[in-house]
Parts: sequence; structure tokens; C-alpha cells
Amino acid sequence: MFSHLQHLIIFRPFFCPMKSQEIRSKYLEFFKSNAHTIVPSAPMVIKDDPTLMFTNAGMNQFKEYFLGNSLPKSTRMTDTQKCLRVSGKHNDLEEVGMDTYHHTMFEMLGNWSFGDYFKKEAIHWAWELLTEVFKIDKNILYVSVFEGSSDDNLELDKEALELWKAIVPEDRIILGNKKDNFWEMGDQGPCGPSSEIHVDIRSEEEKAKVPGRDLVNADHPQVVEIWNLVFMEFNRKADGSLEKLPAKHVDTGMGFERLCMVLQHKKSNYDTDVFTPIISEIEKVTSSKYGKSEKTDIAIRVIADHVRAVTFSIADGQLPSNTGAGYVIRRILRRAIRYGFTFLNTKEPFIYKLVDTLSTQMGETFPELKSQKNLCKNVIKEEEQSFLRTLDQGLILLENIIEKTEGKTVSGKKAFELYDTFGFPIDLTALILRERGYKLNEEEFNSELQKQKVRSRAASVIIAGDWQILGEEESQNFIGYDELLADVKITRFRKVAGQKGELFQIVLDKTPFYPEGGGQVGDKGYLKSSDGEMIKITDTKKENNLIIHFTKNLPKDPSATFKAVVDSKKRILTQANHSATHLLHQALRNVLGEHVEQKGSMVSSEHLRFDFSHFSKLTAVEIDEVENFVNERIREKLPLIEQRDLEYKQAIKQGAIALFGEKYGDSVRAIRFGNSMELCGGTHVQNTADIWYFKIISEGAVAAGIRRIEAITGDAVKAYFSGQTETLNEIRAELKNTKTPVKAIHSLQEENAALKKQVEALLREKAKNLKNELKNELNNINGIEFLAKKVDLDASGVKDLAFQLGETGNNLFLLLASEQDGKALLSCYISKELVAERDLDAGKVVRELGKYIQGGGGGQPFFATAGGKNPAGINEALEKAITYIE
RNA sequence: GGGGGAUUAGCUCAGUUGGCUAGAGCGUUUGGCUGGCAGCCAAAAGGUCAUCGGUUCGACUCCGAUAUUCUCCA
Repeated sequence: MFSHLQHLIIFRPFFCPMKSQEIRSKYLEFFKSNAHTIVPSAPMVIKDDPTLMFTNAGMNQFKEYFLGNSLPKSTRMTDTQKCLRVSGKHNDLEEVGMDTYHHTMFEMLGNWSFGDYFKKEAIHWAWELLTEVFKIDKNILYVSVFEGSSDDNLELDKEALELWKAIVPEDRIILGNKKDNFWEMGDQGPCGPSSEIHVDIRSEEEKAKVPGRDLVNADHPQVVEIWNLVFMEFNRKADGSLEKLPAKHVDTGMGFERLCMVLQHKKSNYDTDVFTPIISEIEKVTSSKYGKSEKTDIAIRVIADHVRAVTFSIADGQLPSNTGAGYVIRRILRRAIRYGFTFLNTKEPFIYKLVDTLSTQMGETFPELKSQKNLCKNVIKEEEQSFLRTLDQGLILLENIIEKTEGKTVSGKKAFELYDTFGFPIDLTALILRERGYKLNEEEFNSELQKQKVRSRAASVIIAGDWQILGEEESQNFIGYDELLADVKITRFRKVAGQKGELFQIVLDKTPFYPEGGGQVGDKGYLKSSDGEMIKITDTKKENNLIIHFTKNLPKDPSATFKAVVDSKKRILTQANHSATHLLHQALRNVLGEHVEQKGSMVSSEHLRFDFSHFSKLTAVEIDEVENFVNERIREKLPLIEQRDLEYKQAIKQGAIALFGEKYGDSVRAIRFGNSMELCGGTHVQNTADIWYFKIISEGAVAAGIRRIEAITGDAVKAYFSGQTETLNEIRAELKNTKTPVKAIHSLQEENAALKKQVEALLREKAKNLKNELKNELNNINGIEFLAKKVDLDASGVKDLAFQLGETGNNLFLLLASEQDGKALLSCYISKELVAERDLDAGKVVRELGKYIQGGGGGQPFFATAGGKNPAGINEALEKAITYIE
């Protein structure tokens, strides 16, 4: 006791609370001293789990251990995990920044037991860490225990209750319902009761008014949950029932930012040193002040929070885009821009300027922030510029809407259109309308939004059934590096119903099929049973470390042994493209510089696509150099050197290229061709000579600071070249086998332009002659210059003629007829003056005369045309024309 | 993955129920004014109305497909 006090006095004077850095490391060290292995944070962006776009809890990276799909290296681990939440129980994106304790991006401190310790240790360590290491006053802590649930036939968590009773007074223990104290991963999967620790940091006066235990789980900003201890012991099945897991696990999560708030004696997460550096930078670049008004405070919190989320995502390789995870990032960034625009009056990009501060502040713990700093800045700046343009455009459109609005209520449909089609934020619309004294029909807007949501959801509903387990997978499950066929057994399968009908997912005991990953597409092929039944495998993917084969139908006897056959033709072409991708990566770093980093990759049997960080368009010379570099490596016939179980640190030391935002285990696979060495799980050719030839097809930009190269190899290059040659030959042939086709085309184009002008001039001349001719034939009848005549011109020629004649007088009535392709055409021109004076209508004329040629038509009062299929009636139509002016 | 919009001169964009032989501003070229420049005035050049197909007497306009792009939802 005394030693604790001394510690407090010497190192922790009251006015100098622990820095956030120190809090983080104390947590990790505490569990390390209790035999936990410290592991790094997994990337925030998730790649091989279709049910999740971002890491939203500390447990995500361990999901496969809880599901039993693979075994952990150690049964006790601890980490800090970067997480992103944009929707959920208490966490709607639109709410972040309004209060002082919700975030999109946050750190989750966790300690984990995989079939090792359970409730007793988890509870004791949590209490010890909080009260003895961090020295939080026991009198401000509350704990909760699961009360049981009749739906699931579960009883009160007596074990946890007893454990807590031994250390906490009973009046500080709260029983919680299923919603608060029974944790589930999703609709299906591992789950279990939990115990939460809450902290009450209100002032003494406040506490006297309302007891803290009444405010637990009541959304009070200063009575908050800081630690959730989950005791995983059940598996939720598709039908909703629970079954016991073979092993019990512990999953805990403590919000780092909240812990800092408590330990630094602040009332808001944003007042801790996790946020203060960013906030003061925002104050600086926007010339605003935090703490002066509610509106600017919210805006500043929104920006401080969102810049973290966006920067971490981009550093992990997830760029803003218009689909999937990229779209979530875009939305977050745009929300920050819009708050700055409206409340801090920022009309120029500024958020990108905050990246430096963030990188300095957190770059030690998360090195990707340092190495990806420039990319983050470029991408954010570009996105800011483009969204500011969208806002400008939207303001104009909104102006139009307001002008056209009768009354004082603007249609929700219009507002929705502005939002949906033009991306103009609805709250900004509402704000502007309010300022102008208009109202927005919000009900109508919401119903439009709801319609759109329903439509989208219906289009993406996937219903997965329970796995039917038939056997165990082998530990070395993927054998496709060495084999393209194998005798296999189905270990589990399930039915999945989606928009495009039903299909089956099959898992094999071992498989030669490569699952989509690392940019390489999944293998196709088939399974064949001994009695000749064939099941086509349409795709292969990886889900939570399980290799899943997609097929339209199930074999008659799933328990039989099958011959698994990979479509080797496709696979071999794909391998050539994948190896070429590595050489391309090396070439780019060589030609352009070391700043080139892979930002995305797609390798199929047809072609390869490679996205990388670079700031400017590649010149023709650079593209040539890159191509030559790759082709030289191909000609050098470099053999594949594959190391399957290399230690990660060892690989990096040897110079292997690892990707940011990619999760690597301790043991990695390294692929080397000469001096190109990359960590890669994909399949490759045995020798670069197998690539044959490499050709870049296109080069362009995908985002600020990111460029894309598309290329082909081998036979595809041959096909490409022979196609090009064929086209060239055809061009040559057309040009009478000239040696200089480009020159020939050029002169043809010039000649063509000159001829066009000549023809135009001639036609004009001809029309003039014809015009003069017809002018002489005009008859003056009742003061009207009249002519009805058949001419030999096409539709536009007749029109030209009529208009030219029209210019020569103001009392013309023309009916011109012509015949083209067995069809008849009547055109009537009446001077506008006549139309007005005599109430004539060319449209009416042609419609009526059209009867004689069995057709119809119309036009304007002064010029109209009609077409018909009976040229024999032309004469009669011409004769009748005079009746209109008599 | 699903929905909505856009694509017209070098650039930014108009083009009303299908019919004014497609317009504006900026830019370009030429000429003029001015001592020179900035500038002003005048004139001209510049368009397969994204591509292909359909409906129609007639399509920039309507319909379908494709491409590119923006945007919302999942």
C-alpha cells in the first residue's frame, strides 16, 4: 500500500497524468507479465471475410480461432487493435461528434484466451489492472453480469456473479439483459455472456443527485462502459439455437480513448492527448477555436475523429471509392469536409494538412502512418477538391429548386434527387432551406430513401444454411502449389441462396484449387466421382481461413471420394501473369524509384492489372524501359525460388517486399525470381521463361497518386500483336499497300475535308440555280407566290431549298414533293408572315395532303414534312395544294 | 451488387411537349482602335450532339444496348 502511494507521489503528481502512449504500453506489459504474447494490430480493412468490411472489434483477427478453423500459435494473446465502426448499436456515423465519447476509428485493447483461462482469471486481472496498476478509484466503478434469458433458455451467470461478489460490494453489481450482456459475433457463430465494467466520472454533486448505478448503459456521457469481458462458450446456429463450443474462450475489449479519458481526469475523450494535438492543428488551419460554441465544437470533433479514420484506412490501402469499403471511407471524409464547409467556413481543402500531425503523434505505434503519409495527403486533398466541386454544383441546383418551388415547402422528392443523384448532403439542403425561410418535406424524403434502401438490400440478400459436417480438414489444406489434381473428400458443405439462385459451398479435406487472394483469381475446374459424375467448380474463395469451392449442384453421394481437377490451362496462364506482376513491381521500383508501392493487383488468365503509388503519368520512354526490364528478366530464364515456411522477420531482412494493409503470420511464403522477392501466397511459373513475353496494354490514373498498368503475357501477347498486325495490313491494303500508311491517312483526311467543302459549295451553287429556276416558276395567286412541284432532291436537300427560297420573299407558299427509295415525301413551306395573316398551317397542309401518298407527318406552322409509301399519289397531292390559298 | 444522373465547339455549359437547317461565355485566329501594354470593337475558324441499333415523315431530344464518368444505397 505504501509503495503504491510512493509511486504515485514521485512519478504521478496530480497535475501530470499518464500520457496515452504510456497507458497503451502499460496495458500490454501487464498481460505480457501474465504470460500473454503481444501481437500487432491487424489491418483495419478486411479482405477475406464477406460479412465484414472493417475490423470493428478486437476479436476480428482471431475469429478463425474461435470458429475452430485454425489453431492459434499461443493460447494467450494481447494487443491494441485499430477498429472502425460506422453503424451499430449506439454508433451511427451521423451521431459521431455530437457527443464526446463516440468515434468511428478507435483503438481496442484486448486480452485473449483460446481455450486457456476463463472467467476467474479474466475478472481478476481486469480488476487488478484497473484498480492497482492504473489506480482507478474503486468507488467509481460498476460491473454488470448477464441475468439470463428465457428465449435461449439461459440462466443467470452465477459464476461471474460469485467472482465479482468476492471483490466488489454487491450494490455495485448490476444484472444486465441479453441486449447488453450477451455478446454475439453475428446472426451465426460463437457467442456468450459478458461482464462489463463501467466508470462514473461525474462530479460529487452530480453523483449525489442520481446514483451511478441508475445511469449504467443509459447513454450518459460520463457514466460509460470501458471494458467488456466476453466469455465465449456457445455457437449460434442458423436456426437460432445454441450449442456448446468444444473449448471456452475469453475475448475482452477496452476502449483505449475512454480509458485515457478516465486516467487523465477528463470529461471528454476529445480532451485527452489522443485528440488534443489534432484539435489544436484544426484550430490553426481553420482559424477557429475549440470550446467557444457548440456548433464549431461539433464540427471540430467530427473532423478530428474522421481524419483519423480516413488516414488509417488509406494507410492500410483502402482508398475512397464509390463501392464497398471505399465508399464508407468516402462518406466519412465527406462528412468531415461538409462540417468544415458549413461551420468552420472552409472553402478550400484543409483536412489533408492534418495528416502530418497525426503521423507524428501515432506513427510510432502504427508505422504505416509514417510510410504512407504522402499518399494519405494526396488522396485526401484530391477528394476534398472534388467534393467541394460537388457542393458548388449542388448549391446551384438547390437554387434552381428553390426558384421553382411554389409555396414554402420544398418537395422531398426533389431534395432526394439532389442527394441521391448529385451527392448534395441532405442536412446542408435542410440548413439552407431553413435559412431562407423554407421547409423541407422530410417525410417524403425519408420515404424515398427508404425505398432505395429496400431495393438495395433485396438485391444483396444472401441466406447461408448451416454447415453439414462430414469430416475434418487436413492441416496442410492447400496442396495446389504442387498438385493440380488430387483424390479428395468433402468435409463440409452448405446451401447458399442469393439473388442469382441457389448454389453450394463445398470444403474439401485437401484441395488443389487456389482460392482467390493476393489479387489472383480463384481456380475453376471440376470434381469427378468414381462412377463418372462430374461437379463443376465455378470459383474458389477463402473465408475465415477456410477454402470454399462454389458449385451449382451437389454430388449424389457427398461422402464419396472424388478426383479434384483444376482447369490447368487457365491456371498456367494465370501463373504467368502473376509472376509477371512481380517482375513488373520490381521494374517499376527500378525505373521510377523506391516510392512505388503496390496498391492493388488483379491477376487472371487473360491479363494482369497492377495499381501502384506514383505521382505522375508514365512517359512513353518509361513504359518502354519497364517493358524491357521485365522482358530481360524473362530472357534470363530465372528459376522460381520458393520458401514456404520462412520466418517473417527473416524474410524482411532478406529484402522481401511486404504489403501495407496486409496481414502476415509469423511464418510466410516468399517468392523469388532473381532479385525480385515478395511475400506472396499466389501460384507462379517455375521459370520466368515460361512467361514468354510481357506487354503493357494501358497506363492510367485510378486516384490521386495512384496509377494503374494493365498488361498481358505469353499467348495473349501473340494474339495481341497478330491482331494489331492484321489491322495494319488491312489498313495498308485499303491504302493500296502504301509504305507510309500514316502519311496516306493524313492526306486522305485533308483531302476529305477539302472535298467536303467543295461539295458543300457545289450544292449551294446547285441549290441557288434550282432556287432561281423555281423562283421563276412562282405563280402569284391572290397575292401569294405559289408553287407546287416535284423535285429531285433528298429530304435535307428539299429543306435547304425551301429555306433558301423562303429568304427571298415573305409571301411564299411552297409544296415540294420528292421520291426516294420508293417512298414519297411532301414538304410544305409557308412564309411566317402568311402564316400569321392568313391563318395557314403547313403542318395541317401536309397532314391532309399526306392522305394521297398514304402517309402522315407534321412540323411547325411554317415548315412541315410528310412521308408516305405511295409515290403514285404525288401528282394528286400537288394538284390539291392550290386549294389552300384560293 | 442494385438504383439515379451525365456525355453537345479547345474549356465551362444552354438547348422548353420530337420539328426555330445546334447556341452562349471563355479561349483561338485575323483585322481594327490605342504611342506601347492592359483593354475595347469587329469578323472568322472550330460540332460524326459518346458509340451502335430502334421508333418516326422527321431524333441533340423518345426507346434499347455498350462505353466512359459522377452519385446514392447495400
